[in-house]
Amino acid sequence: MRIEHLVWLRNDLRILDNPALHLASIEARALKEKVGVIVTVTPTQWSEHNESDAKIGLRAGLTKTLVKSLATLGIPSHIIHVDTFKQLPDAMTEFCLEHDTKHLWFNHDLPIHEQQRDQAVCQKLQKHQITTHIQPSDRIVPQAVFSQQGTPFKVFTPFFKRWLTLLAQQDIAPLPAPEPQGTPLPESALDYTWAKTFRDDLWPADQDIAKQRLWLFCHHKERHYSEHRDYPMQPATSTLSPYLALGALGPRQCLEAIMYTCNQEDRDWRDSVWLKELAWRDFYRQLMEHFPHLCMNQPFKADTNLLRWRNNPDEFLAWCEGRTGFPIVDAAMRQLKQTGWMHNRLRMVTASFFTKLLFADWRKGEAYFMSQLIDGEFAANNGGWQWSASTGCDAAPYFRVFNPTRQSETYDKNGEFIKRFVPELAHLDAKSIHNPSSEQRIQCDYPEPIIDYKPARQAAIAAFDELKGL
DNA sequence: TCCCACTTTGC
DNA sequence: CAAAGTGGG
Repeated sequence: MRIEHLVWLRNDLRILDNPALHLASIEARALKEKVGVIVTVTPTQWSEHNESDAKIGLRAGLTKTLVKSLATLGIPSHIIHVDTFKQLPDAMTEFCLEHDTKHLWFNHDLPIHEQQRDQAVCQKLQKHQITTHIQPSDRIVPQAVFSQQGTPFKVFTPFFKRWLTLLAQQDIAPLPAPEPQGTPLPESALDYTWAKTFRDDLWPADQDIAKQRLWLFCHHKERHYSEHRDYPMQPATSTLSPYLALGALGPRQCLEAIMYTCNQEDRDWRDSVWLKELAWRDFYRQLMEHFPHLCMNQPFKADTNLLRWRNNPDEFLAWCEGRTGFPIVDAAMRQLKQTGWMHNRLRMVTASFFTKLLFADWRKGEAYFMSQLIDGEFAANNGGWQWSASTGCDAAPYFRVFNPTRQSETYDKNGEFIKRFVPELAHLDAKSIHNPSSEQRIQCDYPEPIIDYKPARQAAIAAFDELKGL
């Protein structure tokens, strides 16, 4: 079968608001040619990138439902299964030659290995007179957001202001699904042997369900988001991040839902705190685009390379496994391990604990998060870790060390979240659960704190202070 | 997207 | 004397 226009889907596993898919189908229609979709599977590469089983599992599931939806539109799908990005230029070329492909369409992907992959594939295809069409990056504002001086913003707030201005000036309607191309296709047998198990009870692998969740969230919860979002027991956050990371939902679909809801409720959509979170996503993505050393294991602030991280291996393991002796930290780390997801407030608490109190290299924490998160996304994860470690731009000032016990008392007042994930503490009262006495710890078979908060905090601040003197 | 030490207030 | 407020890191 001929596929003159091949759409290569990667982290954009959706039919709606997909620029590459949309434009390819328009072009094919105009030329009376055919569109097809290809998905590439690179397990060895993914494991080098610390992709979690949960995310790979969700990717497989989303691919499956996407393939079905495309088939009803008469658009055929294929899966190429290799080990690493290196093998893709040959594999893609072979596929294109087999299917008389003349054009390859895809949406821009950010991290450096992905960019090198795309360049290598394009170069090889161009040798065979196959044209490549790259669409802009998956952001709400895809174009460059620059300051008056024409430089990228390094601080979020001015970035956000400019971002809102640009947003007001452009057409933000999400792109429609491609038009049907002939009659529906029969189900084809594709290779899903690479799929992994994950909590599909929490995140159904279906872009239509993701879209429903988006609208339900906007309708019922968006208005109260800023008030409740910091409390991990409240079902107040969108929990859409896994779908955004894999592109089953596009950020502009989210914007559309926010605008619609705010309009209905007579609110100004520019004040939406959830929209601000989506702007952070854009912010970290544009940072990575303009400062590529962020993809190369480097901190934004170069002088922080001089910090002597303690990197104690026993402490690292205790943190990963949720047995640090700090109940809120352990509950959070167990939530991550068990569900593939962690509440955002707790990501800040556990990352601050890791980088400041354990004084462990933020890159090790970043990698571990990536290996567990179902919503792991390079730019946001890196940005968040560098924010916590105070090595990033517009990062938390280094002296702002989270006190895990205080955070616990403030955001999990009655210890309900702790009780859910650290059941050995379930019978403790609301006061002592945040920091049980030694006797209580023995009774519960729960460890003593692996670190002494006060001196650890002081040591971390002192280490950063020393940098200033150099 | 904070913490802490210190001061002031209010009973 | 505890709660609430303040300023500096």
